[in-house]
Amino acid sequence: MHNRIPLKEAWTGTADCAQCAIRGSVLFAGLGLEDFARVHDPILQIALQPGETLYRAGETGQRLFTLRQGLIKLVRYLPDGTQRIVRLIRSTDVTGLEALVGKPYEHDAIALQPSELCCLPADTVDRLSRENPRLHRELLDRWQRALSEADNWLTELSTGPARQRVARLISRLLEEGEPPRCRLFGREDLGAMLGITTETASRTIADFRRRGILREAGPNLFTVDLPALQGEIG
Amino acid sequence: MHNRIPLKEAWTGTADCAQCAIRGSVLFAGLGLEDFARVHDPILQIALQPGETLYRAGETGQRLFTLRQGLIKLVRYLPDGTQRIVRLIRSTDVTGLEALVGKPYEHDAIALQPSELCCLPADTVDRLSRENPRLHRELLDRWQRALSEADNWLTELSTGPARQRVARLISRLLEEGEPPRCRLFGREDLGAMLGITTETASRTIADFRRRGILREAGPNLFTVDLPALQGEIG
DNA sequence: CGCAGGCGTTGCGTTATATCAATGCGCGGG
DNA sequence: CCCGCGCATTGATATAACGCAACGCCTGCG
Repeated sequence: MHNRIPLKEAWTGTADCAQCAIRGSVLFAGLGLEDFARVHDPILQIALQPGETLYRAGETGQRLFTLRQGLIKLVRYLPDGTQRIVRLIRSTDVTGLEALVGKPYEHDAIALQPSELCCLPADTVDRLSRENPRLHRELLDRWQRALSEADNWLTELSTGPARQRVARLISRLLEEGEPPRCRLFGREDLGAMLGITTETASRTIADFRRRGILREAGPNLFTVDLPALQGEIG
Repeated sequence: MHNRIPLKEAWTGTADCAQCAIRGSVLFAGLGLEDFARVHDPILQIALQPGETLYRAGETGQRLFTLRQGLIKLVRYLPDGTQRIVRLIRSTDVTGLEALVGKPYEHDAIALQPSELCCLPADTVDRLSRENPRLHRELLDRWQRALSEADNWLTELSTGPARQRVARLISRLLEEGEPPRCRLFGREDLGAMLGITTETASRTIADFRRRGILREAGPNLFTVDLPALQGEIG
């Protein structure tokens, strides 16, 4: 289903950062043209289909990634094999920061929606960040944001009854517009995000639909009754 | 109880970092004597008793902190007032990194045990990190560690039945030695860490004691039957 | 066209947890 | 010394979530 969405251009190759449409909001926002001139290695671009893996936990990658388009899940595994989704990477987010300090990746990174990424060599970013204070600052800021996001995830999505957790997740995935909409994903992933079972996730969504809080507008695409949703949270 | 433990020296005042006993493991590990010479503002030291607050969420502090001794909880609040402990700060950990990027603190930071901290002005750390690559690297490393710790917290302590969560928490609080011991805290805090109610926390601990996994050796101090504890985890 | 596999849904019995309430213990203050 | 308060514990009951299994729908493939 998802992978029917056509990509506007060939999406694997090298990028021209200076022309990047979202340059203003990404990690390299603080770089000037003269900085880009010093990036000798071309910036690789990657396209992923849902279910495809960007990197795996334990790999010592030498790259970090900026997500231009799509949605990526970061998955962590317990010794007993159960898995937990600990964060979502959304457009303009950075993932794989571990590579900057030479540590192996901490999660499996897997696409939930068709995704486009820029692939930044860690040593290049490291070098640029030494020379360019704005990039350096931007890096710290990104790290802080990831940490803050992790804490939010814990407090909002792993606390309280299933109904509340699902409602909060939907609220965080809302796309602006009239009516407001929300793109969900497989019930198993829902469960892994919220620390509940697949069945409970399914039951809760089904219940929201029966009560009119959600109305199906496509495969895993729902329109949302905002006031009713809010009622489930508070 | 806790606050009867006598401090060996007056513990509020200024520090001599060059003489610091744990200097090798803290943020400033990479600094040389010549760097310390350039720290003009004296490094303040702080002592906290259990229950005392280091900083509050929303405050825009200009300090970060290194914990020398003790235990600090980081608490985050939901709109509805329920609270969740999202991380523990232990000896040699840094907290308040938000101050480095000019953001307000994200949590309430409250002592669980008698604690001693060093108080580092954000602008000093910022300046030093520009001049000293090792400190700069150490900072990134700390940030990464905090993030990794947050993810562990989510996967280990917010997943699975209460019995498992409690067991995993104990296992993470273990002090080496024979027999291995573990210092716990109020049941309410236990619940807030694990996303369970005070009563469930109490029942679980009481159950572990009846079954000999824990044996009380003092106020909230327990000796631990390691193999049995492992059995509870999985 | 039929069939198998993946996924969402639903029913049902079991178990875990929340909730409300009562009790007991230890400590500090009057 | 007694009282009151905070905290842990425990009981009883309600509610929620789990775990297992069945079913249906859709899709892709032979």
